[in-house]
Amino acid sequence: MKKELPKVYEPQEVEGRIYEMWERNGCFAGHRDPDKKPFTIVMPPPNVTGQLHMGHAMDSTLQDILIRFKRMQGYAALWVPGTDHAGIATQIKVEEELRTKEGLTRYDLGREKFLERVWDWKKKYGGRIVQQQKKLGASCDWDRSRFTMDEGLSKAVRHVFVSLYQKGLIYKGSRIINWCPHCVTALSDAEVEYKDKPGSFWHIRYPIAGEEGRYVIVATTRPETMLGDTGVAVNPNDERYQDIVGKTCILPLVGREMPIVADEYVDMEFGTGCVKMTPAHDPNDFEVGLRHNLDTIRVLDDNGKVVEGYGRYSGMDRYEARKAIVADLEAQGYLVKVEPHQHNVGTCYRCHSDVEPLISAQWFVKMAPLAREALRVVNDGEVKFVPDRFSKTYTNWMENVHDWCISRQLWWGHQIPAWTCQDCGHITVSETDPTECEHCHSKHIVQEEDVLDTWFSSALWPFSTLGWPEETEDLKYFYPTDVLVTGYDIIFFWVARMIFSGCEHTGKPPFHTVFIHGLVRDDQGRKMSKSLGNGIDPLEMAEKYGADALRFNLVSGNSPGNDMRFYVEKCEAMRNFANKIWNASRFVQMNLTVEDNRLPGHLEPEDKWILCRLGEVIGEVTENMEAYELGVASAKVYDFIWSDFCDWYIELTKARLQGDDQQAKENAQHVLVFVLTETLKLLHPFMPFITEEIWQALPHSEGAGDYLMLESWPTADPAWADGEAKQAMEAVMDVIRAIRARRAEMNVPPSRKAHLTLVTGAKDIFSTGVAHLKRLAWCDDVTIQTDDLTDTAGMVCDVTHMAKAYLPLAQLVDIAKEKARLTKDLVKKQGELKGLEAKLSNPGFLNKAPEAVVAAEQDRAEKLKALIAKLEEQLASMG
RNA sequence: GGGAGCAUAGCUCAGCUGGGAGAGCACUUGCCUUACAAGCAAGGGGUCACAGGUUCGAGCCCUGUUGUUCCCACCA
Repeated sequence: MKKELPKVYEPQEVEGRIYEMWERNGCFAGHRDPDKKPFTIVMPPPNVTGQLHMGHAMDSTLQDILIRFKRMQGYAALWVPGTDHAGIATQIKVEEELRTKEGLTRYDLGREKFLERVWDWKKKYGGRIVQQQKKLGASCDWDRSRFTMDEGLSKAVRHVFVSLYQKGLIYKGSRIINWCPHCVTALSDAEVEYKDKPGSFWHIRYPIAGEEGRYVIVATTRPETMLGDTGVAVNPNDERYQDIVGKTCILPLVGREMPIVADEYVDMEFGTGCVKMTPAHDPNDFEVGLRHNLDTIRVLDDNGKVVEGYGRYSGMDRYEARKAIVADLEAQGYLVKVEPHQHNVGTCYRCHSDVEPLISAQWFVKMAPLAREALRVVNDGEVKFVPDRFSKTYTNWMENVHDWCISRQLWWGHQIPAWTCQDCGHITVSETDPTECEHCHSKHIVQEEDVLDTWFSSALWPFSTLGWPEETEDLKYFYPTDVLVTGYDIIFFWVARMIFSGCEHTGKPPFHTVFIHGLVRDDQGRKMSKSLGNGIDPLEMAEKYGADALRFNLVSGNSPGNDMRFYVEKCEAMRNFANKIWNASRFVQMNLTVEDNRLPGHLEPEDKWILCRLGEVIGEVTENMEAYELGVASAKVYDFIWSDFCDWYIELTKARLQGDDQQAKENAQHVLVFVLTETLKLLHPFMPFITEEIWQALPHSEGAGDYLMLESWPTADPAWADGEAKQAMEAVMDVIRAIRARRAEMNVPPSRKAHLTLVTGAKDIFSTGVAHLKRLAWCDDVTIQTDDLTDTAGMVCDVTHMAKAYLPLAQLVDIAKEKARLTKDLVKKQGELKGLEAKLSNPGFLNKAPEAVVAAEQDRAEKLKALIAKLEEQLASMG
């Protein structure tokens, strides 16, 4: 006998030890194996300075379940971990620390010194999230851990940049972009979140030039931008304004004379039908401005303050300026009215400041040519989304995608590999740092200050982590990867960009399946967030209830693509489940004298039943796992373990285990160990620690390895699929249940044995079932009578027969209660029969329903009739 | 404005290709029955949002309505 399992399962004691054992023995390594098929997942890299939150925990759990499942199925499974440099997020963090601890800004330090600080920070905290992932049992190949700013990955970034530039797919241009005045950088469209905010709608008079007393009224939600107005637009079909098109008007407060133009863009119905044009600070106005040659005058600087040259407004913050301008307009009689107005405002996805659209020179990726292939692979099914509806989200976005602004005015990130010649102005783009201008050979070249969008490097993650652009063996073997697991919130940021990048640079989509999950919310359905303080720390949960319980909670609540609510109580329930398995295993182990787990030659009905169920569960769970229905799969394993194995099978074996027949004893042990072992395998992807710990203490069959996590996924033996045995056993269980119910109803405690006369045709079955009846239904003196009413197979034992069987019990209680119950039962059954007969006399049903269904229903009707007759007879006999 | 999801027990949600309404938690009752009180047994509780339709048969398929959540676009 192997070592004894302690009485209560203590995850804290087990998990670290088990993980260390796996890691030390190289269980996580993804080896190239020509005899195996690869199965690869690349982990969405979390922020290097981040802390593991519940979203990560779910993401990582789902991936770990998949990878452990595939590993056991015999794939060469590789899960590549890593971290992301997370440009803005990380830089902000370090800047904050710098400010609070030393009162310095990054400018005080200068670029080089500041970057040193960030690298220090990375060194200090970069391993934190990795340690946290390990605590949850993540079976990543840690030796292949990558960081988006590693040398190799940076090389890939440069390679891609140069390649796209040479293909003309990257360009630099002055465009209207989204600017975050707080983060002081450009943002891509995807990085802007729109939120409804209450605001005002100001109606302002703009005098028409040269026509004293005449004016147009424009309506705006952003009066401060009027400083940059260079025109007024009306709809060409708007009869109200026909005569003023082509004239000019005077910009109040500034005095600028500017044209009134006609453009289809203007909605006649909205506001006054008259729109002020601020091409430098509004994307639509910018477009109109282009069509009508309006000037673009930028009036807000990078920090969102009014630029020089606007008197007292200069230097004011945009909100201050708004107040001042409105006040002045009102004082000077230009303000007509103010209306409250709900307004959809773009905000920065990092700091949630209002985004300021402005014109700026930035680098862009031309999306149209890249989108074509990215759309095709999804439309042709080369890349599938789970659930499928997200492919629509994806294609919608991809069809309407704008060019991607990739430059960021940050220091932390991949500096753009472009050098501008101070002499001739030519831009040299190169993978290696050039020493001179490629055009005029001048040495006076200066590299772009800006860095690339973080997502630019993340987009290459599935292949850059495998060594690309080198043609490595890993790349050849593991790429394209298989499944990408991520939340729906980063489909645009990341998934879409990986797909077009993979297609463009490797000629293949980077994975064939995108498995989308939802957000983990709090128990009230709110997003977990720092500001609300409603976040639940996954590590705390893992510490308290065990990583297995946390994982099981996260997966059992997961239905693909849908958010889930996190309940601490559910962790508790899952902890209880872990303990249940633990104790079931203890039971098996403490009754164990055999040292292998082969199935015995002779099987009792209950053995056949549990094997039949095991086979079913193996089949269903495998199917569910392959269809990414992990929540369903986990529920089936849970039910099997608790309801079938523990509640019934273990109880059913006790008669043999505690009996005198040595052979029967050993047989029961064999089946117990066998079923438990197979079940542990099914459960392992979900609860890796406890299953491994138990497995280690059990005897193994020949050919078993050293670790459960490397064992083969179970397969069902067709011989187990004994439907007859299963049905028979279920009949026995039904009888036991029925007797228990009767006893409970009559308040007969288990300590009081009952006399039972069982009337059934299933004599052969019940001769084996008698021991169970005695044990599980606390009945002594079980007498079996045959009764012609039951069918020949004798598989189904109607509860009516039990009623007769309980007569000795019934005498213990008040007869009226018994009668009431029987009457209730009778009425119910009669109703059921009526409905059934209607169905059976329905010609449509008889003609069209499958024969088996009809037969089953007829069978049911017959049984019901017999049952009703019995009930009636009993009621009559009771007077 | 466009698109998507959701509506099933008191709560949170399963219910996969249409064929006798489920789980966990909560609740009631009885049990420390030699694996487990983090447990066992029994039980109460549901017009499957509403209205039509298809079908022999609908929680499931179709149409519409209502409520709700989310994504995208956006009228200054």
